[in-house]
Amino acid sequence: MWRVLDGLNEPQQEAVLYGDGPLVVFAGAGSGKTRVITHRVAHLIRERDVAPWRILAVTFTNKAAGEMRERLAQLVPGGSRGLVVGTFHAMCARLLRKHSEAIGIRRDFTIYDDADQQALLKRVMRDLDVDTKRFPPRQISQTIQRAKQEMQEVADRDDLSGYYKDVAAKVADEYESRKERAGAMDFGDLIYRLVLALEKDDELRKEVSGRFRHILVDEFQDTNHSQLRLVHALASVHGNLTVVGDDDQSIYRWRGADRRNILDFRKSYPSAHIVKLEQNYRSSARILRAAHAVISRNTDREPKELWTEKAAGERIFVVGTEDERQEAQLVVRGVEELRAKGEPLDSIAVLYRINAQSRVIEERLLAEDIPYRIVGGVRFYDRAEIKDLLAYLRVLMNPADDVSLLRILNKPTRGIGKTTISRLLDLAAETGVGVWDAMEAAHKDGRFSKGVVRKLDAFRRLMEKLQERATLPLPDLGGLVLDETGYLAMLKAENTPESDARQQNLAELVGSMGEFDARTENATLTQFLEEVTLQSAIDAEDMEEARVTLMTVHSAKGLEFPTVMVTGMEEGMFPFVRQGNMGEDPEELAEERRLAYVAYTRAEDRLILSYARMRRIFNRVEVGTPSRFVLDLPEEDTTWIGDRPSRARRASAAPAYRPDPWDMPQAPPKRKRPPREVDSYIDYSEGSDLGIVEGTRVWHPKFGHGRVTEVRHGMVPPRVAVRFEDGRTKVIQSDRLEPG
DNA sequence: AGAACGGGGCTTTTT
DNA sequence: GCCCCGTTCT
Repeated sequence: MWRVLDGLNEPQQEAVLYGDGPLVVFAGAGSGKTRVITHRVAHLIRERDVAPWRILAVTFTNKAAGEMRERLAQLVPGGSRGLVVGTFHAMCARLLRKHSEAIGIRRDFTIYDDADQQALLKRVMRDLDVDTKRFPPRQISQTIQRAKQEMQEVADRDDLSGYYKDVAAKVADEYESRKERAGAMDFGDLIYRLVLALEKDDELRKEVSGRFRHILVDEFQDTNHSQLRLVHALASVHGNLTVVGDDDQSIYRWRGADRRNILDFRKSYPSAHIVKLEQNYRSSARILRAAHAVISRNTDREPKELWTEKAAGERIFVVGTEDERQEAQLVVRGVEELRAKGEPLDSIAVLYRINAQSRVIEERLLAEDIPYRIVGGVRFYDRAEIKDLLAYLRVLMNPADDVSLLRILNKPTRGIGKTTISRLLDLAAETGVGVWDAMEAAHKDGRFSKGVVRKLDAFRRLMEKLQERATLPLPDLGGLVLDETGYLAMLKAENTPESDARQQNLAELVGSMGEFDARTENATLTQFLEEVTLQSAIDAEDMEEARVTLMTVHSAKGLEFPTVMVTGMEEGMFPFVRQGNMGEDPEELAEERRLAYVAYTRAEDRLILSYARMRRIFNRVEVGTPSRFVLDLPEEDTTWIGDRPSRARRASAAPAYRPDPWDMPQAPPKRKRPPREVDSYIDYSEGSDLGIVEGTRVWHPKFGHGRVTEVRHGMVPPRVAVRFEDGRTKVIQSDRLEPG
């Protein structure tokens, strides 16, 4: 038999060999999903004579796209040239530019990232006199993005209350027209606008869809509605659509991902063939049993169960600790023990639910001098100096880009201060032009003094001068901008360790411009800016030293480690319950469960779970009971270290410890609450009751008097719903309340 | 123009 | 605890 099928199990072969038409592959964790996709592509090219450029493979991240390209290069040496592998966003940007004329947009549009979008939105809201306290820009921004994801107008959303909707729709309209005028697209637009165009224009759809003969989409459970519609449109001519994913690993509902897209694939394509990959090549049998024990308690999932030929392996450890510091200590001790046994540090991952948990662990690792790396955190392209240089370049390419222009107008300072900028914005708003044009119009406007006009002119001349050189090789242009604008001089003058680091970062960016120039034929500034905006982090990982990896469970998706430690396994932490939330939304809980499933299935040989009885987080103390995701584990596969809840308690999953909310130190008048002596108010005895029931009259320092309408014991301190005298009902942690 | 202060908020994160 | 934002102070 031929190499493409070597080492593939039966369902994998089935997925690779399946002929034309729609195909959905449910690929459980560690079941060889990427192998199937790459081998299928290789099969199409080598056995079925499909031209590489007629195949489109879509992923979510650049990293995934890169890996796929790499593995294909091995499978089809030299033969995959022309194959289109890319993220949804990169692919859409390319198509929008290519068909800009037919779609009616400018070809060299700027792409606004979330920060740019937010900046523009805030300005719009200020101009429209919208109170940003009542309508947080973050929320409005989410509303706008969500609408695009659902292929709707904000005004047509029926999940928004009337008044909020009116305001949001008004803001959205103005935001859209300003963005248009600035010649920019936000992330949501890239997909939304292309789908609109493809659905409206039959000609265009046929052309674009006809170009590809086969479409493969990875991580299909993470697609949102607009992406689904895009895929429909792209496959409309031929229907050769392969989607691969795992509904159990869908953990991005909060950003629009819809599991129904994969679960209901057959509703769109009734003839779709289904393949399930259930053999796992990653984890020990015990780990798989643990993962199954957690995920199988979710309803509404595609039935499947991972199995393995591997041995049972080590038991799963569950470690109970006093607090987060002790937890960190035990994590580090575990790392040291494993290291002493000869296990390399890069085989160990420490996972947590939220980033805020990392600090304590880091401190401990630092203290013990154990090398570690943190995945996530500040991204290279999010650094201020990087964004500044990119903003200069964007303005050179597109002076109408107000967001970028305002960013750099007075950086380094050139005497164009707050007053001048706000006058410019006024003038721009009055005359309906962008800031660049307003700078010109300032000549004939009484509000601008001679001196100010001169400064504005100097800036415009500077930019125009640079524009003339915009065809220089990219790295030369980058260096020129840094010199001519005085940006580099500003950093040099600062002469601090931070400014040195910034210069280094800029040098790195200029270096990457050179690298881009070298590997791209006819590299243009537009192309470079697009790549950079659609890319999250620089992948230059220094691998010279083995390190422990720290990251959130979300970041760990797709990765695997011999040893995985998951920290913070407490009710309220994992499953996480937001402040002001009762924590009982079944959809949210189901997603937390999937997240736990993702966490557990990262482990190959060893899974260690830890929880803390109390945890200081967000500067408050939470008292935790072991997470339901720990209590769900099969007894014969787990070893409890330290506190182990009784069988009865585990069965009921009731909170083990309850504080008495009334028995806490009174805040002295006029001063903030003193740091609490936690031990003094927590009642560890099991039977202690809450003393707070439905109907209890309570008092809250901010909201005043009210009456308890609901108590939720799932977590400690319990969440309590209170109806206050002004008629508002709020969900509050009971330890924030006093009797009254 | 830039530091210094105070308030409020706070999951997860890609593109 | 920490970060972001806006405002005020110097």
